[in-house]
Amino acid sequence: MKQFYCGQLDKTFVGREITLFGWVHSRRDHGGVIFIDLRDREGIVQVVFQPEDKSLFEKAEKLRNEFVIKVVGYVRERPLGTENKKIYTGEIEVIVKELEILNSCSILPFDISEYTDVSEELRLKYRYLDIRRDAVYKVLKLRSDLLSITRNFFVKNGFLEIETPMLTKSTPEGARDFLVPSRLNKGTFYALPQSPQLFKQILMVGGIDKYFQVVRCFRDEDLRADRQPEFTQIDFEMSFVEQQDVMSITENLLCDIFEYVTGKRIEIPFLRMDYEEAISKYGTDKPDLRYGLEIVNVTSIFLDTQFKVFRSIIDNKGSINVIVIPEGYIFSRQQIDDYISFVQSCGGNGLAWMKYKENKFESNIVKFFSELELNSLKEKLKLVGNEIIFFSAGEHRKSCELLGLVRQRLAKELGLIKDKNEYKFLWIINFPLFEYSDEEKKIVSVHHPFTMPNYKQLDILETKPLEVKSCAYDIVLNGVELGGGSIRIHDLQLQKKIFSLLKISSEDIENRFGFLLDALSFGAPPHGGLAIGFDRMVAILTGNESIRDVISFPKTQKGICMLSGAPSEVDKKQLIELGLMFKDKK
RNA sequence: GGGGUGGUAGUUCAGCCUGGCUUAGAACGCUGGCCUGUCAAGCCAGAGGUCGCGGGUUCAAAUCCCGUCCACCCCGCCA
Repeated sequence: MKQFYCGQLDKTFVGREITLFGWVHSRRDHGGVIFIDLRDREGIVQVVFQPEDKSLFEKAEKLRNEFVIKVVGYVRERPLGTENKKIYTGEIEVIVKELEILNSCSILPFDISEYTDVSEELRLKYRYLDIRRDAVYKVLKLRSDLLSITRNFFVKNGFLEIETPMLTKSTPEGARDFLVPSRLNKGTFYALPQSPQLFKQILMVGGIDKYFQVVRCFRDEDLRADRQPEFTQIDFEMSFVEQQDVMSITENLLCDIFEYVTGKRIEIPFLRMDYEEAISKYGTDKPDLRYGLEIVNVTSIFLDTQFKVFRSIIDNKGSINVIVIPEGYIFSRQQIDDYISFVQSCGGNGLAWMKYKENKFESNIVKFFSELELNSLKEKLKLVGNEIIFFSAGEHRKSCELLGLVRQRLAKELGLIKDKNEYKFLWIINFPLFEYSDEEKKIVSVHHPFTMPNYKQLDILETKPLEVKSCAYDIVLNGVELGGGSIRIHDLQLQKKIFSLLKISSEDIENRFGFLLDALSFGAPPHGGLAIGFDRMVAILTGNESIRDVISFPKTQKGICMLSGAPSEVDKKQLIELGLMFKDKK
């Protein structure tokens, strides 16, 4: 059995005989003396082979990168002047007495040393080699530590960790489900959970009171840097709570987690921002507050404008919004054009723009505006000179969202995020309960249909549903939606009313949510909760752009596991057993 | 479904725009040799390529054009 990690040896071991196991990280064969950097997950230590013992030395000459070896030797201080300050164990070395080669290693498909970047594709195919790299190991270690902190936090606060089913019922509202055919009930399917939403609510009805779970969730949608088909959530739910209580528990949990990583307590409570404000100022419901570049609504300036493009937008009750690139950034015409086509690739019509320089506006559209309009613009935007103004005109939310994307891209390209270790948390609150879906031609839930409407607006639920706010809240960090939750509906009649507003047929309600409605009828307590996207959080904490970097075996953009080759075709026999294929008639 | 970037020794890349100066290079890695204090060891020698795949243009294609596959980023989608 392994006694010590190579990377943990220091001067206190000097003089001791020791047995080490590890991988050959690098070898430096000087002919008369051979140095091996022996590595395990905690680091490297230099082991030395001297020529006196001829058979030992000959064996050592055969060592190559990533051979797995066992060495027995004694620890000594390195001779004066040969210490290596770059590594933790650099003051000592191990003089080897015995060597056992436990396994050899094929020629590596890529260099494991930290000095070269290797394509992600290759790293994932040979993920086990990638995981030997210190940077990858450290992420997995941190992830493990944070899970442990999370569990401690909840247990300490009286929560029970309860597992909910992985084989469960499809709820085709929302994301696409992964389906699993049932062999015992041919023609029927389980769904893998998109979240344990209904089960955790039912646990509340079961009187559990405080539940949490570190849980894998599944969504069959297109992948992104921050989206994998399976991902991990820190999910929790509490009974007899208000929105404030759930937010406070979340803040305390994040405090523990961030203190562990950064050594500093983050400030709580976090900033709260209305959904409407986030959209209007930042063009997104997950604004990054590490930089300014706020969107400004300038519609009022152009109410009487003669510029046809703006005129028709205003007549159609749209709004005109701008984002100002402050002085001090050189911006070519080509760059401006790039932004215009960027907006077009995001589904917009483009951007109007102006340069403000030496008290004058310059651009192809300046001539359409009156002196008054331009002066008001100058005043409203507090222009001092050498700014560039991007205009987006259209339906208010769409126009802001496009500028939101512009804002994000500007921040990246202008390098506005200077401190990598800055964490700007905020809560987004007062989401609308419903929104109108053009695609489905009806109102749909913004959050999910179990979200409690704002108590004060219950009277207009049926008359003006689109004006009703919800008791939902999202936790946002540095432009990333870390998680979200809500107070849930615990009243059967209210839940039924919501379903009917969503135009879900009573048959569908019964089939899909009947068990929840039953539960609500049997003394369901008021309750609410939240779920945190664990992968996203770890990605932020480790400075990674993609959650693939913090998942042990992630999938590619097409949902393929480069290591195992999943998904793959299955035996005909399996399909026949599942009733998905019939035996050939002979 | 749409827009974009990339694909050249084992690896990371250069060459491509402007076709022929190429027998397609470099570095690292690999193999062999030398070397007793290195630590991304050094020195010498060597092996290693269907330029993602398929078609086209051309006297001539890694280089230009079309299609396709894979990876990545973004939009749609993700209650």
